[in-house]
Amino acid sequence: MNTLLRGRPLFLPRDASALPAMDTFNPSIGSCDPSTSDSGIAPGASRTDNLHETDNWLQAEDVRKLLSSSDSPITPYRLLELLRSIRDSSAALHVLDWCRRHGLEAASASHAPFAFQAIFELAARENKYGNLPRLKDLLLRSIDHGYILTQDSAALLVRSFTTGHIPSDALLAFRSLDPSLRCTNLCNHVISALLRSPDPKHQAEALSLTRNMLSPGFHCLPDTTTCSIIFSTLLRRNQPADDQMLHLIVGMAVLGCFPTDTYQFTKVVITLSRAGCVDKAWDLVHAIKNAGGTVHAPIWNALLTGLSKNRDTSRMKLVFSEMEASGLENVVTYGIIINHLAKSHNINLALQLFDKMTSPNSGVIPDTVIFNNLIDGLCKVGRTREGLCLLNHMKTHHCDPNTITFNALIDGFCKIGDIDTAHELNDRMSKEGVLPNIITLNTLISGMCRNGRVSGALNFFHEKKLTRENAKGNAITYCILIGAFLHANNVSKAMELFDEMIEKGHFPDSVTYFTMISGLSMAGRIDDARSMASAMRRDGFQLDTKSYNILIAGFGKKKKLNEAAQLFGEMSEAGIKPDVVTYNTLIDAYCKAGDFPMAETLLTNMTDGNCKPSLVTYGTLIQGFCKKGDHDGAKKIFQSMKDLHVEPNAVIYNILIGSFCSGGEIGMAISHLDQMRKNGVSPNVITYNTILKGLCENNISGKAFEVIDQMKAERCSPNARTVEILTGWLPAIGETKRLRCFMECQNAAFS
DNA sequence: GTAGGGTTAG
Repeated sequence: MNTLLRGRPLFLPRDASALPAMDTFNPSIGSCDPSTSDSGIAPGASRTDNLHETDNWLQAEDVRKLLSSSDSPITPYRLLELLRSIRDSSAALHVLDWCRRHGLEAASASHAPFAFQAIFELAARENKYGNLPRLKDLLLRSIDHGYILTQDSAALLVRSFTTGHIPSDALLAFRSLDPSLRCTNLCNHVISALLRSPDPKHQAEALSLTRNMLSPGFHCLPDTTTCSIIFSTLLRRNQPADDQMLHLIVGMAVLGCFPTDTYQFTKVVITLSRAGCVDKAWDLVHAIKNAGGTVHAPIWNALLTGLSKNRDTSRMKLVFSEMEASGLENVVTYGIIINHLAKSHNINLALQLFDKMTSPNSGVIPDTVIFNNLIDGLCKVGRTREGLCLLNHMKTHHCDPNTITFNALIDGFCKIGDIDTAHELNDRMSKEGVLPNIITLNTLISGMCRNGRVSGALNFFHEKKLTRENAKGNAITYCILIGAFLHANNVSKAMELFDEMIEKGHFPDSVTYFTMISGLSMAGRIDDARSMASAMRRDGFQLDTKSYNILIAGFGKKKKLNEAAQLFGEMSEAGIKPDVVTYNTLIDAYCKAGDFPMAETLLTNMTDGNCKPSLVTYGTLIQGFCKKGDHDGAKKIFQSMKDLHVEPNAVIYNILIGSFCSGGEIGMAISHLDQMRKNGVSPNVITYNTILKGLCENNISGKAFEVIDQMKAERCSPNARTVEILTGWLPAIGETKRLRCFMECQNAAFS
């Protein structure tokens, strides 16, 4: 219910406070207390209804007669009542003008606002939603006369203009009211109307008004409605990360006004997180908590989901501690964190959390989802047997495995190449009354394909298709098989399956098209690939930048530069912007083909196309020049990096060092090793391998021993290549002991 | 919460 102005006294001129005892023109005068008015915004309504029912309307002429013949002075209230009893607002306005002309005290500038209120009321009732043009006209007249609106007039006008979706007029009415007479509810109405307007000026006005409510000493304090208006506005937005609004919400919280609708608050946190603004969601939740507001579990859980998407494990830990401190953590909380840890290869931490959750004093009971996440996490890191143990453990926790549980395990066993166990699980699920679904089928087929059992997979599919009604396969089933046959270079079988797929009514999607195009391209079937690409476009799909990059890289590796260039041209035709990877891939291909002018042209193009060259770009070019033996060309690029203040990384130094080593310039190689250290770039295992190989080839053992010591001192772990270089060199120069010492240190480093 | 394609320098 609209509680605007509820319980507030009418704004009466002082001398009108003594009401006439009798009013012959208005039988309902006794019920004029505005606090009994239902609408709360338009007192006087019931009275006029009454008049209307009894058809007791007066003509303007009658009123004029009554006024001129009255013995007693006309009080402002009496004038208001008389004007109210005229059906038509313009007739009432004429009467008021007449009163002014005749010097009636009740129509003087100080009392006229009260009479005007009656006329506003009449205009507001002139049709279903109020005669808005008339109300606007009356408001302008009132302003012209220099009248101050009564509180009730302002409330009525604001209500009429907001329901009529004219926020600018609602604002005009609001501004015409003396600031000391404004109240929270009226502010809320205006703010809400302005925020619904698409006009940015209205939005700014609303925010400024809300800010006013927060300023010290302002008598209209924000309430939960104000708070709710800002929240729902944020939710209506496509882009919810409005700093000004979030700031206002925090400001309200500081004044002790908190969001009361948990659902709405949760929704804002979710929307902010999805828009990539988890930091803002974090700040909002914490500001409200710190101001003393209650933050319920769903809000924290929404924040946890956002943090998980951002892979922010450390802040997830903080949220969990905060929730624990208030005893708010529930099974969803555990579910989000366990899922996050399991997916980010922290399965041990996930298991620890599971232990905590299932400890006697936890009070939270695991459900099937928790088990599924843990089992999937274990399977994804190859600990499939442990996953199976967990399945057998579910019963003790009164949880039943479902299709997802079995699918995760079947996938796990497929990934470790144990197809037989995967099939056993498939049989077991039927026995335990858990229905296999299309994902179970596809997982098994994919597993068989990956393990080289492509025709077995196809047979399995055909067999299941016949025996099980729900195993007809879908686009993904076909896509898996098509990809497998293409991978096995059986293009005709892949094409056959593609046709069968369409014949069975499964339409290819973007992944299937990509699989076909990529497979056909790599098999050298360029024309087939091209017609597949046209079919794809016809169906409304487009290759994205990543897909183009993959195809271009494939052609590059096959030294088919024309095809790669053609795809690059196709991208711009299709309006797909090449990214840094596209350029790097092409530059690499042209460098490897020895076409340096083209590589440098591409470097220019990318800068012109607003694509900033990356370290990979410079590395590719430097590597290209080095391979060609063009050290000047390499130096030129290296210098241009420095000119652009792009700091070289270890890979760039490694390329240069490697090039100097193979050119026999071991001194230059060593000096670049020193230079990289000086520039704060740590040498890595590849740097050391490169230097050691160079020193070995030039038989400079003294320096090599020094380098080995540096490597140890910097705690740089050697790899198989290091061992290969040193075992092929040190024993031959009588340094077996040094090699043994190095190997022992290496083993110690791994333990 | 589960299935298909997966790009760039040493």
